[in-house]
Amino acid sequence: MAGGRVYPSNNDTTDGVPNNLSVLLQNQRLHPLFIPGSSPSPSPSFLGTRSMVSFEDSLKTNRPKRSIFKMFDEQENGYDEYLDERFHQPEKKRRLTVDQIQFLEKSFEVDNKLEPERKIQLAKDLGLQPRQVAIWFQNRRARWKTKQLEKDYDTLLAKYNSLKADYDDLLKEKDKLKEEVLQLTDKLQTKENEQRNSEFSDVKPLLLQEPSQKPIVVSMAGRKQEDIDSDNIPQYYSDEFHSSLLEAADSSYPFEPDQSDLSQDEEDSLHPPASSSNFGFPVEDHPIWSWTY
DNA sequence: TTGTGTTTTATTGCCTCC
DNA sequence: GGAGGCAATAAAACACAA
Repeated sequence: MAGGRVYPSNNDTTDGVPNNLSVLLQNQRLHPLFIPGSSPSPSPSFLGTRSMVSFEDSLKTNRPKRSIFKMFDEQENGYDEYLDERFHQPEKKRRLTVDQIQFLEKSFEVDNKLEPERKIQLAKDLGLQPRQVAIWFQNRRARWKTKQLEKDYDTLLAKYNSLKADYDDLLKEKDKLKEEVLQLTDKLQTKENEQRNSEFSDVKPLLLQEPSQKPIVVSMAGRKQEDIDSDNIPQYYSDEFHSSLLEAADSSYPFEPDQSDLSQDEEDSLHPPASSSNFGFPVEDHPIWSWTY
């Protein structure tokens, strides 16, 4: 295997097969009060028939192959005996016992990284190969990372939901305010229209009367100067009558709007320039016509 | 019992660090 | 270049419904 790992044999040899094998064959259970590191030679009772990696499997892989053969080469008792014993009862992948897992979990809580010394010690304490301990920590770190990611995801999701709720509330508030502005604008418009209408309705009846009535006052508003000039207007109205009309018109003007309440445009519409309207009654320039029948 | 999904143990290959 | 970590993956063990 390119870049394949060469696994150290010294550590494995420390708790090597002879030890593990004897432990394995003992098939003891963990003492419930067993505390890691409490004894210089802790009971290897974690090991059961289910706690050992299959040596048959080990021989199939690159990693244990190097140590298994080397280790047995170094031992007085050859491995033929061992192979006979083991390979006729092939061990498959075994799960760790509950006690072993609890032990490892506690150790993981203390520190999720595994220094070589601790690995050796744990392996000894648990009656496992250091490699198994290392693998367990590796897998445990992977599980922890996955859990952590799930936690982070949940946290982010909760934050997102909270922010979204706030955002939705703000949107509703915004729509509500928008609606309120529309209503108020509408009201204001209506009020202005009513105001304008009332101004005209108060002024017009006084200025515009039926022809049968006397005197008839014709508003000159909107009439061009040339029209006025070209009219065949009787010139016999008296100054006295003229004055009385002016008085009537002035007194009938319903109100003088508060200048401060109106914009210039509104003012202009309510009080058109004297040159274009007779409301200001610059009488000399725009005489009020009257007929007496 | 069996099919299927999940969990656990172990391997592989790549990477970084010393 | 060796040691060890990690991601991806294989495969065994296990859980469980039908």
